[in-house]
Amino acid sequence: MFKSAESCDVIQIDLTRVRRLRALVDGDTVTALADIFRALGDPTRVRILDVLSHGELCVCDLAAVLSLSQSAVSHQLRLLRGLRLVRARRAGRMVFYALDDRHIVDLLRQGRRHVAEEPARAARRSLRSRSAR
Amino acid sequence: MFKSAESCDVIQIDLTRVRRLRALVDGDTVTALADIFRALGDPTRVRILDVLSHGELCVCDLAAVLSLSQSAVSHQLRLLRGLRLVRARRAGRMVFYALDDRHIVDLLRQGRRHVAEEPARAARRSLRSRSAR
DNA sequence: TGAACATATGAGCAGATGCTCATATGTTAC
DNA sequence: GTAACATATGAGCATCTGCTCATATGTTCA
Repeated sequence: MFKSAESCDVIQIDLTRVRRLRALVDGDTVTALADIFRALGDPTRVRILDVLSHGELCVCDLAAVLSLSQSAVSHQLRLLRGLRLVRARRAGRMVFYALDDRHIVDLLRQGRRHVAEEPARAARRSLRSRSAR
Repeated sequence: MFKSAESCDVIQIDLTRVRRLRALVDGDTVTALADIFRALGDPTRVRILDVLSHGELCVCDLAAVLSLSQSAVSHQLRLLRGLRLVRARRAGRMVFYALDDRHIVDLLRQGRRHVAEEPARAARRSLRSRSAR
């Protein structure tokens, strides 16, 4: 069986390699990874997490800081809570939210590094080659 | 002006703090950050990037490895190309894709660390407190 | 040139997402 | 108890997203 039933008629490059790579990524891990990144994949949530990285804040202040409705913030916080990225602490009628994941700050920092470096990369690229469209 | 026009009547905690935090996150940076993370926030793209982190591959093989249609892979690659996360190299009628961002692998690795640690965190949490619902 | 193949892309659709609005829940002070 | 306030949540809606299908583009080979 040198033919494959996949989208293309023939595995072009390396059937062995394809077989090996296929086993690479475990389904649950991928889902979990994508979930975490998707949580960071929204400007509102990035801002929430960024603000919380400077200390806990109640929902009301969070909404004020971000110029968002209380409801919008609350919905987002529920999502982040579900992913255990933030933690809630009740104090009277207020609820204070804080980061609940030391990795998140690192991820944001690393992402920020990438973003900061991006213009430089683009410049290098355009110097190197004119073939980019 | 101790009152605020925001969602809540009064800034509860610390008006100074709210003012300070408000200036924190620059709009463009947040958008760029969210864009990158959103790109990683989909299982298919995580798998694509993971596979490519082991070396370049043509679209056809990529589709075979991931059991996806050629079209689906191509669409996703276009998106990733737009974000400069992957780079295309033509070789005859085939096009080989490779990672074009050294940070991405780091981000994925860090995310993976987080995911791997998550069960342990959940266990600790449930030992510490019964108040979680 | 034309056939075969690899890839790219537009249209369209089903499901996900992020907000608003209304309202429910929980807490404090009276 | 009730009123006032902080937060949570369900419903609804407009937009986004990721796929499929059909087709266009680009390349090789005869």
